[in-house]
Amino acid sequence: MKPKLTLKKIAKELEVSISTVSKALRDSPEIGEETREKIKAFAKHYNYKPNNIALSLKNRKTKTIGIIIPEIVHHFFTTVISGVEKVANEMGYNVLVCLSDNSFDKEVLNMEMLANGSTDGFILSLAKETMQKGDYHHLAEVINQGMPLVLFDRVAEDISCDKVIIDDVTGGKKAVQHLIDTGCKRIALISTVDYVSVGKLRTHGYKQALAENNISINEDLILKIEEMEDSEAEIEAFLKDREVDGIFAVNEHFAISAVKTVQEQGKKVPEDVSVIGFTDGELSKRFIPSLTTVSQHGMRMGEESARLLIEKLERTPSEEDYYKTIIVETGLVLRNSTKSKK
Amino acid sequence: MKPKLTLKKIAKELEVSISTVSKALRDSPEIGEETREKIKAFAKHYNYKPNNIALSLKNRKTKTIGIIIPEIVHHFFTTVISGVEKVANEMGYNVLVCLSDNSFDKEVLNMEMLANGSTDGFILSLAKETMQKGDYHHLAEVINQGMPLVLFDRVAEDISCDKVIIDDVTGGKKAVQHLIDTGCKRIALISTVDYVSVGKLRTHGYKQALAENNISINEDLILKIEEMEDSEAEIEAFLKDREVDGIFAVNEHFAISAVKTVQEQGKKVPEDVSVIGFTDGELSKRFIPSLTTVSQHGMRMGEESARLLIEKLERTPSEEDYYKTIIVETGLVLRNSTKSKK
DNA sequence: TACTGGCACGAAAACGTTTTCGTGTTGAAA
DNA sequence: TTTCAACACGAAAACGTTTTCGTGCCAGTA
Repeated sequence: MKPKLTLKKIAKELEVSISTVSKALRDSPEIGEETREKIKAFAKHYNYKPNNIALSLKNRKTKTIGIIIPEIVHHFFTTVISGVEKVANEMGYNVLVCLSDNSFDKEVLNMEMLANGSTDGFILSLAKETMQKGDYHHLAEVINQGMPLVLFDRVAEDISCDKVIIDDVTGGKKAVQHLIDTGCKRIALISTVDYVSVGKLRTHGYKQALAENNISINEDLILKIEEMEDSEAEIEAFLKDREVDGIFAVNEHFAISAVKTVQEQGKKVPEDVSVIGFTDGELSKRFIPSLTTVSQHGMRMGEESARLLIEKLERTPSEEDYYKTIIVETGLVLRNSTKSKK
Repeated sequence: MKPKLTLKKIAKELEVSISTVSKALRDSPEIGEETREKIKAFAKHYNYKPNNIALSLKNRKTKTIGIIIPEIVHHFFTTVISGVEKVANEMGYNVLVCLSDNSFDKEVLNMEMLANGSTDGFILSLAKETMQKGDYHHLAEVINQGMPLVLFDRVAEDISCDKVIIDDVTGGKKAVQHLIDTGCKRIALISTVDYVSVGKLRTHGYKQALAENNISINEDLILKIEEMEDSEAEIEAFLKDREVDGIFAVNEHFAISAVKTVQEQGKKVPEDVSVIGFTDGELSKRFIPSLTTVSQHGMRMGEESARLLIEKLERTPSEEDYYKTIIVETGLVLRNSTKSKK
């Protein structure tokens, strides 16, 4: 086992100064050709690689970006990570992933850990608990310290920073419009509680679509689910005593549960009841029937977030900063849980 | 925007030396009570947090562990990450996630990036391409540099380091045995090409189970798939002209494709054909029919890997090191794609 | 008074870089 | 022969810590 090679060791070995070694390796014209070549050859031969930590300390930048997500066992978030990773790597950055587990405390803790030099900036999607509390002091703090922050998907309105979101309202509207276009009359909505912004917005979209088509909004056809765990049972109970011919669910799981329930009631999807979900995951794609969904393009959201962040990181501080909000368009992926337009 | 507080600034502000501040904050008895309290109060008030990078440089350890996985959009790997994250956080470590995209070059690149001080050790599952090449020089190198390495799931036999694997042979055997126990006679295997170790091992298990039950092995009932992309078509073609009543697939996707194909042929699962998959993912759980699978316990693998790595990291170098291989037991999760034992 | 010891604190090195600023040597021009 | 660039290199500071080793001062003792 050989410990890592450092400039100092090379210097001693070759009987030159540390500065000379450093300059030679960076091809400084200050160093004579002969010495330069000798040093470079030596370094190459023994596979010298500069120590990142030392560089970070010196340059006051780590070339790593931190991403904090509520949970990783969730297809949407993994596609986002994937996108972030991709452009980060292209630009020479590493990615530190932290999980907040949807807990406010863990989110704060994670940010504090990473803010102490581990990371140049943040990409974050808020924990459910954080949104519920509405306490964003930790975000304000890192921004105040001059660390760029990009929020994606679950964002906080009142924090000014770059954001990458989808147009949830339009997404929801598209879905419901499609249900209407394919002949649905009584359309149910299965959503989350309102403090989860996406739930609220998609609900708006739902209502807008109905309104635009002169369908009255029936609050009794709207289900708001708090706990993921109980969702299946809740959906079952909800659908049991309601007569519907279309269902718009704000995520994949709710959609699947809805399909199951409908089928168990002896009805057919999509003939008797059409179902549209949100988030384009494996499940929707491979389920039978495969599910028509509003696709969120997680990969692109990740890419855009990373690009936004890195742009901020590499801008000279003199340039005045302003904040962008990128809206990634949603798409409607037509599959077999809805009827085709006639 | 206020730049980060440092020891130096505190020292200047309070007109003491840097060392005094450092010691006071670490509760050294060397510092007089009065000064100590004053400094601590000041630090607390202005929310001083030591700079991680400086600490890393000084201590020659970063308190972060790097995990490199072939792809993140894969439920198994995300559960592993989840497990790693969990114990890492408990032990005060951060997690740097890198994706190899199943590419040898990216794997090497990632390791080189992280090995230059960014990380204290590695948790790695080999890229498919790496296994195919059988080139593990990059692993040998980091080990040689004294960085602990834990391989999980897709491991290299001839690298000596800690490993966390499942007993793929036994897992495969269990699955096939269950098929046999529930009355299947002609059991097909849908596997990957042999250089993916898990494919090979599960194939062994398949053969062992057959042998132990005195069923002759029919190579014509074994399909080896190279490219994920074409898998669905290949499976369809394979099953078209083969009469089987049981299928063991080495992963979730193959299993799902198999079920679809079988159903399209007008047969019923599990009445006519039973199917068992591998990897306990969302898909298997929520598919209709839900799939009986051999569960891999990704979360536990992640936890064990992290524990193993951190143990090595925190051991004093004097203690002699030896390498462990932890075998995480597989479980058979009975669902609706297989018949029940009579 | 002269020592000794303990207390409270500071100076400096170290981790591995980069970079600014010297400085000694050389060659050529005056 | 002197002078001055140009050249090739080294010393040292800096990034933010921790830690070892002083060191000045004061009280207590002989």
